Amino acid sequence: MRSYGQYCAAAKALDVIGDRWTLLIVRELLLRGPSRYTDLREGLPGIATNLLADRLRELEQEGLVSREDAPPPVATTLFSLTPRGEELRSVIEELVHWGLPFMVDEPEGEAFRLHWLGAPAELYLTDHAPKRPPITIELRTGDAPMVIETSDGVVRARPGEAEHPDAVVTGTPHLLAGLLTGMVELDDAVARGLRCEGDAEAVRRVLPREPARLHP
Amino acid sequence: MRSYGQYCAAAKALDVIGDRWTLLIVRELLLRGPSRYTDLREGLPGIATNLLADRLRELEQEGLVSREDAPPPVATTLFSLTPRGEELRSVIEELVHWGLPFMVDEPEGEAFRLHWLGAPAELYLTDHAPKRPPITIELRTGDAPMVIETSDGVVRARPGEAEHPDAVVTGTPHLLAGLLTGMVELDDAVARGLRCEGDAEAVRRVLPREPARLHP
DNA sequence: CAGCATCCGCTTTGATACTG
DNA sequence: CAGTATCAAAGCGGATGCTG
Repeated sequence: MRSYGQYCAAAKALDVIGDRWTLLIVRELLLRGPSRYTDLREGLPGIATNLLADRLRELEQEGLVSREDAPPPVATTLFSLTPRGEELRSVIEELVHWGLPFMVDEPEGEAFRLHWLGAPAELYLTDHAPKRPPITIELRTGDAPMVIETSDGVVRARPGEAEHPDAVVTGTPHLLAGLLTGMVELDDAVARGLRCEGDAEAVRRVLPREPARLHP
Repeated sequence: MRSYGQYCAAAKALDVIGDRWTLLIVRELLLRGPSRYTDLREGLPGIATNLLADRLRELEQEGLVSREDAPPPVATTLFSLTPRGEELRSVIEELVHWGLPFMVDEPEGEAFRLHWLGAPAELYLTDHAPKRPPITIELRTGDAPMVIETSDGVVRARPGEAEHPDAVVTGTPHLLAGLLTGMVELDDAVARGLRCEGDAEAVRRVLPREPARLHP
């Protein structure tokens, strides 16, 4: 990207991460952890493959991403965030927070990947009973599943499936988004077609007690 | 801007504010308050005038900026942020915070406007004696001056000059940036060429007690 | 002068095809 | 799997011109 040429912290930040697709690549790496090129592409529907390659190279040069060849069993290249790249988490969080109102409209013809909801999940869910044994919830849409877990009172989200989930929640992207941000209550969501199998109380234990304020 | 077409809060946010220059225009409006077209251009060195016009129109359509014709004494158009636009403050703050390490290098051939330091100032300065009478500090570089004021223990920054400042601090952009972020102590800065006229204790009262952590 | 609109060359992006 | 290569389309930068 062409530099703004301004001695200003915001402009300098945008010099590095202001390019199209760059922050979404960071989002992927934040949500997925170390990832293969193909998985990144899968999580970035719409990106041209040459652009992904370009951006990864730039991010590597800026010291935000590192590339390592995984050892034999996997034998592939893994891209991951450096500590400096990890520091972009709060930028992404603010972006997600600001962009939340746009999730109120039902998606029309938009791409969706379930693990994208990991960002709002970690932002808005809290363990309301941190001293009780940890719980695991699996979310499903039809897409690859994702898991929400508590540990030490902290709620973590990751792509993948759970071994022995306390609950399995299945629904449309819109319903799941509404649920995780507290904009829709569990009962309402179920009434509108959400399926919640297993321990509903485990789900309630982490759901927001009031809707994510649209805005602080 | 072309939409990413992803049902994800971050992507949707970037659909709106991800265009080149857009966030810097928001920065200007946050730091200056309601502004004339010409003042915005002055604060955005490097922008092409047609782009500024385009972006302002887009921002208006998205409901982040409003345009009003100021009454006779001024008789010009004023652009300001709507509440929804104001909500981007935290996004800019995180961007400034993340971009701060880039300010450590002395600027070379980069444009500078003193009021840009208003963002780090409000982020890192605090009134360490909120119960004592409020103070006013004027900053100067050669550029248009800016003012840092305390009121109710909150530190505010704005472009302009002060009526009866408790102190006037003059120095290079690099020195002032170092000072406001706590990366350089007042004494060191003075030793390196900063001029501090008036009540140095007033300045110390708001300066960070420890350097802005590069990163939390 | 403030607030744009137009034109034009250059750069970036997007879509698709192809390769070690 | 992890990319290059190619080429058209869109976006941007810079200059300049117009209008109230």
